[in-house]
Amino acid sequence: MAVKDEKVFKSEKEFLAAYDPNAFERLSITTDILLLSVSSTISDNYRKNDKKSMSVLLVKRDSYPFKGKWCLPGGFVGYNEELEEAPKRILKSETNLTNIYLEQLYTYGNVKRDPRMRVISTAYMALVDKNILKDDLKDEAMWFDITMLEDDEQAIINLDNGVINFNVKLEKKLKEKTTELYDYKIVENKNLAFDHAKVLLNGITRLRNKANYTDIVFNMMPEYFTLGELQQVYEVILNKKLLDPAFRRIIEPKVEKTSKMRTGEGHRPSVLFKYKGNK
Amino acid sequence: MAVKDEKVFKSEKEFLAAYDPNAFERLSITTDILLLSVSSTISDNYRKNDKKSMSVLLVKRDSYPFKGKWCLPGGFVGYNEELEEAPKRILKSETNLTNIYLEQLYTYGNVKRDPRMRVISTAYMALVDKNILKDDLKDEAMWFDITMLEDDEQAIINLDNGVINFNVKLEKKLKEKTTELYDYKIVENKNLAFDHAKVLLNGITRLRNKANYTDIVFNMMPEYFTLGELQQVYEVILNKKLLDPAFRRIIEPKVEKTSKMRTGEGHRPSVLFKYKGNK
DNA sequence: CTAATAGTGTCTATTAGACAGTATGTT
DNA sequence: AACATACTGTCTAATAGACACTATTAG
Repeated sequence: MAVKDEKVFKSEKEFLAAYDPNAFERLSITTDILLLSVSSTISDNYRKNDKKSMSVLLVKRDSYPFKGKWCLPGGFVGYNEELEEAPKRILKSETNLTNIYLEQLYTYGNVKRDPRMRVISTAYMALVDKNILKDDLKDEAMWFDITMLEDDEQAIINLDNGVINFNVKLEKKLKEKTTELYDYKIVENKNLAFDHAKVLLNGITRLRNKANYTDIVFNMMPEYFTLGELQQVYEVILNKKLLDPAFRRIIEPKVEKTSKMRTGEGHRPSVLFKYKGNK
Repeated sequence: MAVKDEKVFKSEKEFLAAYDPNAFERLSITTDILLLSVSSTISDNYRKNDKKSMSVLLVKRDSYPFKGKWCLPGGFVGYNEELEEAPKRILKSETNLTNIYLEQLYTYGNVKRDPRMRVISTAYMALVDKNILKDDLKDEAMWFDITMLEDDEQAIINLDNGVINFNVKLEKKLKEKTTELYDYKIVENKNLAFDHAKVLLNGITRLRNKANYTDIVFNMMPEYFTLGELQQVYEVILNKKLLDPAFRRIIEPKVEKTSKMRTGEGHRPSVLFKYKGNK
């Protein structure tokens, strides 16, 4: 143990004074941030609405290991820094954003996940309405559009930033009695550093699931939005078409009609809504 | 950075050879295991079925800090140990069990959560059918029955091992834009060490949610069980009465009827079922 | 026979899915 | 007028909730 012959200490205070924190081999902890948003591609037809897609912020590594590859923004957690403060700090330095939705995703701890040394990383998922960013991204950070094809055996994630386009392929292995239902194995990945493909897959899955039973999606919306836009975001996240009347029935109690309208789109104007909150 | 003037390295291999893992201040990582099960209290009336309740395995601390208090089994993660192997190793040493359901719960990283030093802990939830344990618990480990009362503002967890009985009270604070819906603050806790009350609350909540949309509950069942027993376990986890016909309709595709019966209970015998698996 | 649980039939209420229709702006 | 989307009415299918009933054992 870290202190010899514990029983001689008469109080916790006395014990702590004698405690040697170097008695156990320590390791490094980092955090990675999966910042997701929804981006719009302006249609060439003035009448048509914009196409939406999910997007993720990736940073190009300028040093070893994985030099030249893309990765999630991240960094070391300070010895005196709250675990949750680290992703907030990194997000601020990378995007200049504060007070955005942040949720702990999963802690990745494979011994060999970082070739430098033993590193355990707690990944966070952050959601944002991309349009509040005024393009003040630092470094080599860029938004990539995400398309994910998934079946019972594998998932293929396509990432596209307008210049580079690449696929990441992960195989699903059914797990027995341990941890989650599936274990993912990265089988094809030329451009994503570390195990960040797994983080991406887990995050998208989490967001998709939570979209069904929470109001998480509103964190990716601007203050005012049309129900059509909101439906499009849900469709992109859930990766399926929704029926208008059903969607409006379900979403109606969560939103508040405003007197504002969106006009000038070459078709019937739509009412702008606000998020009302649960219940 | 950890290596001076990175750009001079011509390859990743060369870079790694020069990397100094002590350049960043390191910290300790531990794991805590929330081992949950369901226990039965034999009724004094021979006709009546046993009362069931959820239970958790706690260990009495025999050293500082929190000497004399109860805590979840746990320990340090080795430098060369896979993150998921640590809880498995500790579970085996504590209960002699292997191959039981294990799921990562959450990573707790408050700077002051351990008075000795900075420790980040990844908590795992493990589920087991208590009856396969032949009372070969190590140390001062004991099962405590759990009763949880929860409303919009607080949660009160009662823990009872037949000898000691105590309450833990947590207040809910609504979080804005950050992390999960609620943040919990332990406001009353005389007997549970560290922040383990939070782990307990998060784990019970996770199990309750997952009981509704996964087959997680079967990890707490023996190989053969009656539908009445299964329903009781669901009722204990969900903390509400279920209607027989509805329960049977929903559970029917997941279970397989056997030719075995349970008799001698002072009432109509019941058919024993097995878990069939999903779909 | 009685107490107690096992197990089923069926009605009703609620929710989800589908389709077709009407409404209203811009060019 | 034509296009494109906004928005609504209503039928139907699927699911969940409720209640009442029958079945079967040990003592």
